[in-house]
Amino acid sequence: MKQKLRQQIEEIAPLTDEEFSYIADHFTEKRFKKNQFVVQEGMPVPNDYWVVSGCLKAFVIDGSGKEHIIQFAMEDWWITDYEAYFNEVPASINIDCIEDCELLALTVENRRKICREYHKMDRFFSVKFNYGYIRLQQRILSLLTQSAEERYRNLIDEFPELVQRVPKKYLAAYLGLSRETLSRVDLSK
Amino acid sequence: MKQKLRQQIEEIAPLTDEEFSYIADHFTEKRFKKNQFVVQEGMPVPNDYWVVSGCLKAFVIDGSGKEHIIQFAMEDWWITDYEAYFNEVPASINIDCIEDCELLALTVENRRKICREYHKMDRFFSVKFNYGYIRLQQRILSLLTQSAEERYRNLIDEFPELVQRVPKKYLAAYLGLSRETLSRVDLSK
DNA sequence: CGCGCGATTGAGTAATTTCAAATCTAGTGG
DNA sequence: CCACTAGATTTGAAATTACTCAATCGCGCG
Repeated sequence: MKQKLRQQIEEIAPLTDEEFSYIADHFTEKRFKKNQFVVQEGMPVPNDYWVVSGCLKAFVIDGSGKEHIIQFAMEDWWITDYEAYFNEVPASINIDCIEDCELLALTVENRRKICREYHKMDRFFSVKFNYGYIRLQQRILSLLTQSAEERYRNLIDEFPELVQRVPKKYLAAYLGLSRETLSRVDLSK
Repeated sequence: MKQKLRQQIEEIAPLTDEEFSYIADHFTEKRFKKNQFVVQEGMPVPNDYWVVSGCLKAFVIDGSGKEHIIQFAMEDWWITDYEAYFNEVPASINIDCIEDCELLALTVENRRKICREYHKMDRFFSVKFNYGYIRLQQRILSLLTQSAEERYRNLIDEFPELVQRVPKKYLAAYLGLSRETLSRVDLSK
């Protein structure tokens, strides 16, 4: 179950068997059912999560009760409320499961520990964060420059599997448009 | 001129005089005139820049010639095309000066060097990046959840000084709305 | 003084939302 | 296996929001 994690880490930082097994011991396996909350607004956020299987969404509910999705996560993705996690303050967002999920959880303490002990892991997380940063920037650009329809087509290009797996209403909440508008996008032309 | 940089670093990682002076030697001072390009699409991006004085914007021009602003930077802020900088590929965005600027430039090699030599600096940059990541997420949320008017008010709250200093058309390009719409926001009520 | 850039205003238009109703679908229990 | 239900999606029509285009205004700088 942790084998794929090794694969991901080794794309950035090769590890010996002992190194990996030591590092892997700092993660704990967690299972969540569909619709279960992994992070809840106002609660502490002890872990960052790596998705073994399943699909989740990070979201907030606005004043008028509408859901807005900050991020999805599927196999191989990381997800948590990073602000709450790193600064050890209560969560300001929610994360729940769109499907049953198996996750590998990493506490901040363990993260700091393995980053201290293995500079490689520090680099691994930095590199990941850089990518994440760039993706967020691209999403901002997409929100600034593209129409509803273009954003949707873009998402289909980028994450075809995600579009298959999650209800369209969630895609709408991610793209920043109403489900009705999403529904009216004619993909055939 | 580098004294304020020391101050910023020490908010996260205290340094001895020698440490700071060594680190500071890895930055070079650069001056740019108003309207001058600091980063240009298609060109290499050798540096990350810390703003000593002045004001800049990172932007792209879309297919129909409209400018969209990814980020502003003023005194104490960092700015570059991070994707191009870290991956040493050509820039995909532009950065130019809204005012005359004094910048401290840091090459990737020097950044890696001081991060290797001082774990503190590594931490400093990580922490900064985390903040940056969280700010981007909040901006996405603001684009998803707020109306033009709310986003503008929000910006005024968050960066009153910026709103004073930069032409409103740039604020519009940052907020994702037309200058006319921005102009019609009645702040008095 | 006059130029040029930025900001404002008005009118018409396009995109998207909202609300309501109808339709479709997958999963459940009988 | 079928009927039923809850959730998801689609469709229509009206309302809203923001955009575009064009004209005007205002002001700082040479």
